[in-house]
Amino acid sequence: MPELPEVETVRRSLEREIVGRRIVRVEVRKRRLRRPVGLPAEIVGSEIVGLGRRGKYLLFRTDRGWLVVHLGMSGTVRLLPHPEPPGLHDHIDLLLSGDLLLRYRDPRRFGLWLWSVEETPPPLRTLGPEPFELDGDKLYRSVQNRRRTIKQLLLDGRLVAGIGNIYANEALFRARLDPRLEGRCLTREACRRLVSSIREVLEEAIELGGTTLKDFRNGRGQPGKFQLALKVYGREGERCFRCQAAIRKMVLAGRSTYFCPRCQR
DNA sequence: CCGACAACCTGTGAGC
DNA sequence: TGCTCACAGGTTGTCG
Repeated sequence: MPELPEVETVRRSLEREIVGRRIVRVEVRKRRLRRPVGLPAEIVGSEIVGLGRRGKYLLFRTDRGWLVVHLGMSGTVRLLPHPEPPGLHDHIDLLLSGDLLLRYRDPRRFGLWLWSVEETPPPLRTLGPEPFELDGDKLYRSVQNRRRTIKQLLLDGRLVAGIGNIYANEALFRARLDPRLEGRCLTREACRRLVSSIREVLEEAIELGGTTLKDFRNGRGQPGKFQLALKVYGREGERCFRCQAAIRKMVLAGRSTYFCPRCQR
C-alpha cells in the first residue's frame, strides 16, 4: 500500500498530535511481523520529540532512541482519542500521554517495528537517496551499466528510496519512457527527465494526501485523492490521456506494469 | 558484483 | 451459492 507519498501523508497527519507526548504504555498483541517486534522496556516513559520519514519508513524520534516503523503492504496507523477494543489485525497499540491511542493495524503483517538507539539502524543503511536529493546525473551514473529494466531499478530502494509500484509506473509515463528499457539504454537526458517526473508525481501525490486504492488512510482515518490523478496505473485498456492509445498492462519482475505503448519509448 | 526468484501473510475478486 | 486461484501498494534472503 504505502509508498513515499502515503508515508509522508501519515507523518504529516500525526506530527502535530503526537510530538511532545510521552509513550505511557505499549501493547504488542502480535509479535510476528516481517521480523519479530522487539520493543525494549526503555521505550515506556520516553517522550516523542519528532516524527520523520526516510523512504517508506516512519521515524519516531524520542528522547531515548528511535522507533522505526514500516507499513509494509497493508499497515495503517491511526489515532484514537478514546480507547476502544482492538479489532482483528490491530497488532500494536502505543498509549500516549493525554489518553491518545496510536493503533497499528496490518492484516498481511509485512510491516516492521523496531527500536534503535541510532538514527540509522540496519534496514535504513542500504537505502538510496531520497528522490528529492536525486539528480539526473546521479541517476544516470547508477543505471548506466545495468541490464535490469528501468522500472525494476526505480523499485530498488538501494538506488532511490521510497518509490513503489504505483509511482514507478506513473513517473515513467510522465517521462515518456518505456518501462522495459534496460537501465544502460537511458541517456543522460532521459535520466534528467525521469528525475523531474519522479519529483513531480511524488509532490503532487503528497499534496493530494496519497493514493487510496482500497484501504490507505492517514492518521485521522481520511483517504487520499491521488487515485483520481493516476494516468496509467490500473488503467489497462483505457485511453491514454495524451494520445488516446490503449494503455497496456504487462508483468515485469512479478509486478504489474502499466504504460502507453505509443507515448513511452 | 549482478539478476532472478521464492518467501513472508491475509483479503478479495474473478471465474467456474 | 460456494469453491479455487491469482493477485495486491514491499522487502529480503538465497542461488546461480
